[in-house]
Amino acid sequence: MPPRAPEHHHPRKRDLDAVVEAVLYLYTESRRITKGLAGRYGLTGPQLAVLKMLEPVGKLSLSELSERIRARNSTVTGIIDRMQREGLVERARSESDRRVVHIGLTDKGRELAAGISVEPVDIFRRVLSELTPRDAAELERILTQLAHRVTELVERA
Amino acid sequence: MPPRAPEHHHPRKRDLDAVVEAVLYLYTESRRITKGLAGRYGLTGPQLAVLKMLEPVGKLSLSELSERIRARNSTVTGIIDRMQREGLVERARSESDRRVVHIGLTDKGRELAAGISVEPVDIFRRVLSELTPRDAAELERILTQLAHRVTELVERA
DNA sequence: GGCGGATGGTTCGCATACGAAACATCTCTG
DNA sequence: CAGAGATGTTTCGTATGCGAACCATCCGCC
Repeated sequence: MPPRAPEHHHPRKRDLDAVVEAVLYLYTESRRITKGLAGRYGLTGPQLAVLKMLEPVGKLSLSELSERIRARNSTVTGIIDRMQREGLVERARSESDRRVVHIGLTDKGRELAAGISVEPVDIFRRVLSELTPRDAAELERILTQLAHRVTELVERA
Repeated sequence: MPPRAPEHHHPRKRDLDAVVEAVLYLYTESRRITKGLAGRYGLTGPQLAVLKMLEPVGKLSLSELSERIRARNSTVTGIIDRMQREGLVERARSESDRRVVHIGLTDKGRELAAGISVEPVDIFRRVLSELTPRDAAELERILTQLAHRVTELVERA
């Protein structure tokens, strides 16, 4: 018989709900804020994310982009379509691997990116930076632990 | 000259990024899991959320629903349209306020809901419940603090 | 060299998701 | 009680976001 999970006092349901609430709130609010910021430049949230992601490195393959913004290729194809339509990015087939498409900023895209000072998750990060180092470390430790545990459960299933 | 913000030791950027990473990961993963569970019953994530939200209370106005699932009325209208098409819910004008639409479960919807044992955020909650009470309390305290701070910043702007 | 499977992108159909505008109804104020 | 503004819902247009199917290309292996 497999050993049972160690028995310990479970935290109260109220605490758990508060945590779920807070994560949901932080996530949706940060998305809302990013969207608002992007809107001032005629962009959407994901488009701003792509722009700022390309700015330092010049170009990325579509797959690299979708991995970084946590979306599927089929989603990113559409986002790039619209940004290309606006003349912000351009597509170029890779020479070494003809399947790969490199996405790069146009001059217009580079200019626009340079004019926007804030990163997409900036407000989120700003608030986090106001925590004491001890709290930040605690938060990091506990959340990372949670993430690992979720991964375990997912992979088992 | 306005007073400067109080100086304190900022947590390292690496910690912050890890926290942002973890929150994003937890959120997207919990959504993915919910979606998978819902799919086994021919539902989508939000539809399962609505079903389970209506189950204990019987009926809610469309606005109450959209507040609880953190979406706009125009979004929820569509979700309810599709659930109504499937015969899971029904609309009824309120007698006391003719503007209000009450959304209630049909027999079919109630049966389906009863057959699904897990709440939408259940996996999330399950992993949280494995934390020590101390860690859970810490997490709750820090995240709640973050949420309040975000609210402050948002309301000022 | 060639074939079978893996990988990178696109297309398609559908379900969110949002804001703006339209519409009905309610409520407050005078 | 009439008009003005607020509130609840829907409609519309557009942008994600996903999985499945598809095509082109690459890679491993015989």
